[in-house]
Amino acid sequence: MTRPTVNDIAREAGVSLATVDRVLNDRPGVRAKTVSAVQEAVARLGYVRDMAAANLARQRSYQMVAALPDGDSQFLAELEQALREAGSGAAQARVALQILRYPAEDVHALAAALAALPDTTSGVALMAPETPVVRDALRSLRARGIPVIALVSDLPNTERDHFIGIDSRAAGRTAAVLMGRFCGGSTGSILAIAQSMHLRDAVDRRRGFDEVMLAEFPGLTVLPTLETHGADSTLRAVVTEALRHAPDVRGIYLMGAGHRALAATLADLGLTGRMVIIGHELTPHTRQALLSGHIDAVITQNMGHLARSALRVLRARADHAAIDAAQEQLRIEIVIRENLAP
Amino acid sequence: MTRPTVNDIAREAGVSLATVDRVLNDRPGVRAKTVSAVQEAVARLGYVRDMAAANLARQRSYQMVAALPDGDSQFLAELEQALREAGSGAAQARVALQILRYPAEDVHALAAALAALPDTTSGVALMAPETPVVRDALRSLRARGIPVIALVSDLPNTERDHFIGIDSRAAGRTAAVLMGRFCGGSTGSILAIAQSMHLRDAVDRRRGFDEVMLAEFPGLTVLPTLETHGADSTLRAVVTEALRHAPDVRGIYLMGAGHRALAATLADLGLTGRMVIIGHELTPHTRQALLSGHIDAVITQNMGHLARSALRVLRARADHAAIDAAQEQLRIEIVIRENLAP
DNA sequence: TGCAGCTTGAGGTACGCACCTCAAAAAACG
DNA sequence: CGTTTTTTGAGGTGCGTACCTCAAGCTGCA
Repeated sequence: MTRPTVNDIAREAGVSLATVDRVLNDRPGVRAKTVSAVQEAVARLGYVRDMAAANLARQRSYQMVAALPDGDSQFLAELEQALREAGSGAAQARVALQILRYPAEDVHALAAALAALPDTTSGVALMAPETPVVRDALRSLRARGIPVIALVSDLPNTERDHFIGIDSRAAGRTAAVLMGRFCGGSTGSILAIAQSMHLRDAVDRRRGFDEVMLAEFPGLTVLPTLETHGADSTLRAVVTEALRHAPDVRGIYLMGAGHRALAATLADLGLTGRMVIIGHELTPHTRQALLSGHIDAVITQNMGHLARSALRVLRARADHAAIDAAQEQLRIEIVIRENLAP
Repeated sequence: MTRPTVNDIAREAGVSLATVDRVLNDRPGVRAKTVSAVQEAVARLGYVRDMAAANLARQRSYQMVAALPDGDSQFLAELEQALREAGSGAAQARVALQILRYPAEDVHALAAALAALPDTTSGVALMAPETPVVRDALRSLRARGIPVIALVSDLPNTERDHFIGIDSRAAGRTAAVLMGRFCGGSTGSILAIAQSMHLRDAVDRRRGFDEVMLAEFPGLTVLPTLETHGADSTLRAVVTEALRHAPDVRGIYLMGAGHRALAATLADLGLTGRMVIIGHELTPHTRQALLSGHIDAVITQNMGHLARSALRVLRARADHAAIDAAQEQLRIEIVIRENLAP
């Protein structure tokens, strides 16, 4: 009835508690035959280690690290905040999360910081661009036995243990469907704006967006991506310029930050409310824009889920435990004013 | 550096370990002055009880119960499945979840089952209609010190400790916005179909739907709700009849089950793909319908989150611990083909 | 046969906490 | 003041596991 304990295993296998312990914890000095006897007893009784008690005894604490690029984007601020909360929430589970911000453009600084992590680190969650330097840093981390998961933006499969985030291409496709349908069958062109097309995410989003627009909404033409490089003034300039050349713009797909600048620019041009606007990532700005009607929809991922999922996966990795893939699957969320959480 | 333990509290407060224990566990025989001395020490050191160790010592196990109406709807099957998985996932945290199915129409049977629960039950999650019998049963449960949370469909505030589910009215509003925008500014009428308008959820959804349709899409008229009572044949009959009388139907809002029957009916009438269809609850049927293009969007809540949230909240109630409201807030999810999880 | 080396058992300590008992100290009371 | 009552301390045991030591048993090999 009650859960079997190590003592039950010992009795069932006809060995001593010490031997069971040696087997369960991969300690040497046990004959292969005895090992399998114990393992059979474990299987027979359906024993599962009581992690709470084990961690208590082990005096183990998980030293997790999350590394994010620096920068004052609201998205990163939200992510950091979510990680921080997940970290303090998990404190009772003996996990301590340290958040590391590295200079956004300086992957060498990131690599150095990762190399400086103590061997006692039990896991690293990383949001970083996909460069050779980063790849090497990850490989070296993993060689040291430290699991690494990619956050938000995926890294090459072989270099990380897990990816936590949404499929950017599917997110782009989702944005396209909403854009197409919200435009209601009319013809015209669509403006796509990104911070930079050097980031993998932006490229994937754009790719997904184009796929669907081409296939399902042939009446709408997506113009070449405008890059803002994170500067509001640049956004204003390129949008103004683009709208001058293409007066038939029916919608704007804003793939990165800049919603306030965009709203201001459209207001100045007297175009507020005249086109469908779809953005990414729910932040205070986009939330406000949804409420005020400046944006029609936002495609996002839940930062809280992402952060908690990251910690869970890292813990599971550290414990060599299984991961519930379904639970860790992040959804591509569609947010409009009506389903905005209060 | 490390977390303070009860011993640290004892030293800090200048009392013995036994006294700290008495205070922490609300045991009698401690002077008010001493109690506050201990509490101050707790606050000063930022002590938080190690729940894992506490439960280990207490030999505590949580006996949770989830009661759902009987019936073969996919939604209920998914919910039960999700609860079952959440339960086995939480088994390592010493919670055992028993799932109780009661005859859908028989609230007396439900009341009897609830009354028969042992006093050792640590919490009940309940999906039930809002009737006096249910209300009394809940009141009596809570009088016995057993926390009760409402699942999916809320119960009157005073009778339950918590509600886990989405705001049905907001869900209806969300459906309306999608319906209106997907119809693309055209005029006509909208069919609304429910299993029964006796369920609180359906009424709320309809209310939210109407609010938005009236205010934002005056060109679209929502016809009176058709009730199917869960029978495919009824659905077919009422839909066929309704479409005969109203040839200008532009969209269908299916608030409950019946997607297969609806698809078949429309196919027979040669209307497949001719109108916007919006449904509720992601199930194998609606998922299939999204993939095949028979439905345009589904408004849903994540069963996995719901189930896990229910267990978390029940546990927190049992432990008299705080609840992270933000984490337990279920989202109204919008699902279209493009953001359907694989 | 004897000895080294491997394997196993027995038992202890610790983790942080709950819960129990008994005696001693302190406070309240008449 | 003595007596009763309340409050407190000291200490123990156990939860399920990890990890350590030491001695005893077993194995194979020269």
